[in-house]
Amino acid sequence: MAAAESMPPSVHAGALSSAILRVARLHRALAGQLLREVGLHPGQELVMMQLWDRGPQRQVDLVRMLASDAATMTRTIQRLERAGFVRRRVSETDRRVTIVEATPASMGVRRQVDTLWSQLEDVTAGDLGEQDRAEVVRLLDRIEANLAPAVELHPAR
Amino acid sequence: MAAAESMPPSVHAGALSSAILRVARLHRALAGQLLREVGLHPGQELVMMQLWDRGPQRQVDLVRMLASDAATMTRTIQRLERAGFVRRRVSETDRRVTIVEATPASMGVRRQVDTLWSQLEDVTAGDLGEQDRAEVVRLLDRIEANLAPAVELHPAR
DNA sequence: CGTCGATAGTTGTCCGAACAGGTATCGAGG
DNA sequence: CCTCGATACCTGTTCGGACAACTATCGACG
Repeated sequence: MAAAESMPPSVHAGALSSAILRVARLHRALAGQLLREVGLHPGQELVMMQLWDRGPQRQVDLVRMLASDAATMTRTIQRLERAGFVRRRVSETDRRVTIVEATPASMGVRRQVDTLWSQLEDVTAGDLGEQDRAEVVRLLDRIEANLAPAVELHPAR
Repeated sequence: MAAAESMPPSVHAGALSSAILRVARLHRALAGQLLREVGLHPGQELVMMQLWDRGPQRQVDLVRMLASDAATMTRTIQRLERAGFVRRRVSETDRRVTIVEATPASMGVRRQVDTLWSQLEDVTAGDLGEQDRAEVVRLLDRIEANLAPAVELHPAR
């Protein structure tokens, strides 16, 4: 490519990386718009889905399941609690651990979140056929596998 | 699939969406680790690369180029200025606009950022061959095209 | 029983991202 | 010239996300 050599390095670098950035931002933006109607913020719905699916759980399990951060989870749970989506209690067998559970009130939005999440999936996939759809997921999984070992894991994450 | 029907809806929903979330987070995390050595935070490097490649620019052009937010850009630029990577001056022909330019000092890290960015790209692509690489980018571009019209654009964005 | 390392959570801080609201400036039309 | 809408930018606030530092508790080991 003769043209590329005359261009500054930054311009043509990272076609894959920048595609990931753009898609991720749009995806999150759309999630945010859909979640807004339910009163949740992007990220919170993942916690709720975990709790709805698997029942009451230790906070640390949520952290591991969502590959999140202990500090982030603390505050996310605090906000969900303030909003009435979640209840917390200290474990009786181990007073270090906090058990988190979805409130009965939260069950009212469960269906909406499921619907919303599948809308998100549909819009994202859009005109992609069955094969392309499976192909992206497959390739993204490989990319995930490439990135995972390269990312330094931090304590309590 | 008989098994899927007995599972709660949330569990198997959004294979594509969750793949995007996971990849995006790992990608950003790795970018953050690499950028740390240079003293930049994820997102800031994009601004710097724009400035390095295209020279001094109006703040609003940076916003459009990076598909960002005016408010976010304001503060990102403020931080880059405090860190000495960037200089700002008011346009003489239009006193509403701020011209942003990379400082000479910032040129010292340009090569590092370019290197770092291509490392990021390499790790992300990992073992993917030429074809797979092109295929992901192609598919991600289509996903971007699917998402873009669905996202409500906000004023000054 | 007492020490000590590991574990679970919390808080402080800083960052990008987004929304709401506000100010200064510009420019076109009356 | 003056008004008025558009434009460019800033500030306040709230999120998720990440790192650092801290507390409380547990449990194994001497």
